Amino acid sequence: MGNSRVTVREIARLAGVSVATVSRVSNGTGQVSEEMRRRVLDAIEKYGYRPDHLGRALAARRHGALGLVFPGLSGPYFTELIQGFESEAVPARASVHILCTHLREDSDDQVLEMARRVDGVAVVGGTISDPALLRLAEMVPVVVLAGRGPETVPSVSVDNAPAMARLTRHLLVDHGLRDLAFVGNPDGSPDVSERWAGFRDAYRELDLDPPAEPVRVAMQQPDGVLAAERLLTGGAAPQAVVCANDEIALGVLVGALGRGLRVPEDLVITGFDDAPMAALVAPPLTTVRQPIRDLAAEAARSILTAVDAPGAAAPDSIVLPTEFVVRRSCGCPAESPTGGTGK
Amino acid sequence: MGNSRVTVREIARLAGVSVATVSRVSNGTGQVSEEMRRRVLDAIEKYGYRPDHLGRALAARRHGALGLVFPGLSGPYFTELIQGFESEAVPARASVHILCTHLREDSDDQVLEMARRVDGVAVVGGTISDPALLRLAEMVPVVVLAGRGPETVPSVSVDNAPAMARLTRHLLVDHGLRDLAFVGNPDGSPDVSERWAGFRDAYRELDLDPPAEPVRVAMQQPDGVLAAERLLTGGAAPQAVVCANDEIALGVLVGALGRGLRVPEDLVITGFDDAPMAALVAPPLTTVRQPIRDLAAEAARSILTAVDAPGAAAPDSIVLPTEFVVRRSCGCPAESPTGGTGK
DNA sequence: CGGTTAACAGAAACCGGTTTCAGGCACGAT
DNA sequence: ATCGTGCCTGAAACCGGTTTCTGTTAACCG
Repeated sequence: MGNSRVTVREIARLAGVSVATVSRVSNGTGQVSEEMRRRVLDAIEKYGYRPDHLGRALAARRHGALGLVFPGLSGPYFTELIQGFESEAVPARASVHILCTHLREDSDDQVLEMARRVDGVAVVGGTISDPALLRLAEMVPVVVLAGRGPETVPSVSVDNAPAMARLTRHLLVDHGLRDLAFVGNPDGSPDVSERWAGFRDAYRELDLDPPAEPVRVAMQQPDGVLAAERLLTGGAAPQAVVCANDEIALGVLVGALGRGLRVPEDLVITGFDDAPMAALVAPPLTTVRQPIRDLAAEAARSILTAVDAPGAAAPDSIVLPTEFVVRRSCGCPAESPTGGTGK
Repeated sequence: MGNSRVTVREIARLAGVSVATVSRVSNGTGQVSEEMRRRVLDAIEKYGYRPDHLGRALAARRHGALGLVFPGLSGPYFTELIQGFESEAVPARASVHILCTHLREDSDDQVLEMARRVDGVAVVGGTISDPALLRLAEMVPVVVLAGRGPETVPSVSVDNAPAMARLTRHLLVDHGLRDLAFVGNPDGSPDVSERWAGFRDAYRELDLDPPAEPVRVAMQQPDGVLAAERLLTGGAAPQAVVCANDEIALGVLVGALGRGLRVPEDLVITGFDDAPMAALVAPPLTTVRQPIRDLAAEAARSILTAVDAPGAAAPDSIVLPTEFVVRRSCGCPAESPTGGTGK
C-alpha cells in the first residue's frame, strides 16, 4: 500500500530475516531458499518497498546518471541529439542530467559541478573550454559530441569538411557558380569551423580563391533571416548562400522570398543536417544529411562502456558518414542528376 | 592536487581532527575555533577534498535535483521552457533531470522511476496519464507545466482560452471573416485543447456556428506544411487558418506561399507563442505572446518551495497573462490598429 | 558412521557524508 | 573554592542500501 518511507531493515524485521537476505532477494543476487524468497517478496509487496536510489548509489559508488552538456540552442538538431542520447541511456537505467550553458559565463564550473553527480558526460563541441574538458575527463569518462576536444578526450562527430567540400564543389562545378557566401560562425562550434574549412577547400582544389570571411551569425532560423538582410541589402548579392545548417538556410530562404527573389533562379541556397523541414519548403533544400540521433546514441554508448570498464583505455574517436542530398534549391531539376552518397 | 577519491575521514586523520569538525568546516555550520578551521582548510586545500554528492545527499535525504518531463518535441517553445526551468534550478544548486516520453508507451513507469531520483518534478501537460500524475504527487512535489492535472496537483499555465477567443474575435469581427480553420490536435495537449475551446467560444459569443472539427496535426513546422496540404488542396480552402502555435503557422505559411497564395490577401494565417521567427517572416505573424520562460521558472520556483517546506499545503495553481500581438498576417496594415493587451 | 562440501542465513563492515550528544576546558560569578 | 555557563571537540549513531565473511545445516561420499 504505502510506498516510500520503508527501508530494508524494516522489511527484514517484518519478514523475520536479515537485511542481507532482503537485499539478495531484491537484487536477485546470491542464493536464497524458496521459503525465504517467498517471505521477503510478500513483505516487499505488502509494504510497497522500493530500494532507495541514494542508498543503493552510495553503496555501488555509481550514480546511475549521465550528463549531457550543450549550449542550449533550439531547433530540431538538439531535439534529435537529446532523443538519441536518451535512447541509449534509458535502457541502461541511467537518467539524463542536462546543462544548458547558454549565455552563462560560469559554465566551466557548472560542468565540473555536474561531473560530481553523474557517471559520465557528453559535451557538445564548443560548449566549454579545453582546460575544463581536461579537468572533467580526469573525474569521469567524457566524450565530445559533434566536435573535437584535446587529443586525449574521445569524440564522435561527422565528416563535416569533406561533406561541405562535396556540396560546394557541386555548386562550383556542376552549376558553374563562383560567388558563394558562407553563413555561419566558425568560432561558435567545431562543426561550423570544419564546414567552413571544407567550403574553402573546395575552392582551392579548383585553384580558385575562396571568400575570405563568412557571414557570422548563430545557428537558428532568425539568424538566417538576419544573414539574408545583410547579404541581400545593398549592391553585391552573392549567387549562392551556403549555410552552416538547415535552420539558417530556412531563415535565408524566408528572407529571400520576402524580398521577392526567386530561389534557385535568382539565388541558390543550401543547408546542412537534412532537418524535417528541408524537404518540405519550396523549393526543397539541397543539403547534407547527418545521422544526429546515431551520433548521440554512439556517444552515450561510448560513455556507458567506459563507465562499466573503468580500467580500459579511452575509446577511439569515431567519425560517422554523411550523405549529400540534392534537391532543388541548388538549381537542380526535381529529380537529382548527381545525387548519391557524399565524400 | 589530486581530487576525487579523498573522504572526510582521511581529511580528518590528516588534519588531526574528527570527521565532525571537518564536516562543520566544510559546511560552515556550528562553532569551530580559528586554529582548527585553519588546519582543516589547509588539508582540504592540499588534498583537493570535495565532499561526495551521494554521501551528502543520503544524509540530507535530498537529491538536489529536479525533474522535467516533456513529450520531447522540438522547437523554440521547449527550449525556452528548459532554460526558464534551469534559470531557477541552477541558482538553487539543483541539477535538472529530463525525460522525453516521446513515442514511448512505458512513460508512466519511467516518470515514476525518475521520481525516486529527484526532489520534485515538473510535468508538461498531457505527457502522462492522470493516475500516474497522482501517484507521482504522493511521492514528490509535482507541478503541471502548461496544462492542468487532477484537482490536487498544482499547475502553472496561461490564459489560453480567452487569448485564443480574443484573436478569433479579431478575425471574425474586425476582419469580417467567417470561414476559419483551426489547426492543432486538442487531444494532444491541454494547451491546444483550451485554445480550440477559446476558438469556438468566439464563434458562439457572436451566435455563429463554429467549425465542428479541427485539423488534427502535431505541433511542429512540418506538421503545418502537412496541414496546408490538407486545407489548400481540393476545392474548399478556408479564408483563414488559425494555428495552435507559431511553428504550425510557419509551416502553413510555407505551404501557402509554395502554392502561390498571397498572405494575407488570399489566406489569413495566425499563430500562438510569438516565437522569434513570428516577427521575421513575410508577412509577420499575428499571434499571441506567452511568457514561456516565466512559466517554467514559476514551476521550478513552486517546486523548490514545496521541497523546502514539506509540511505546507500544495501551492495554488497560477495562470499567467498573455498578450495579443497584431501584425500583418491577419490582414491588418503594418501598424496595428487594434493592438494592445489581450483579454 | 565420519568427513567433505555445497547451500544458505545473518552479523557486521562498508559506501561517505551529517548530526546528536556528552564531555573537557576556560572563564566569570558567588 | 565551587558552581555554572559557554564554547569547542570528538565518539558514535545515522541515512539506506550492498557485500564480505563466518557459521550452521543438510546432503553426499567413501
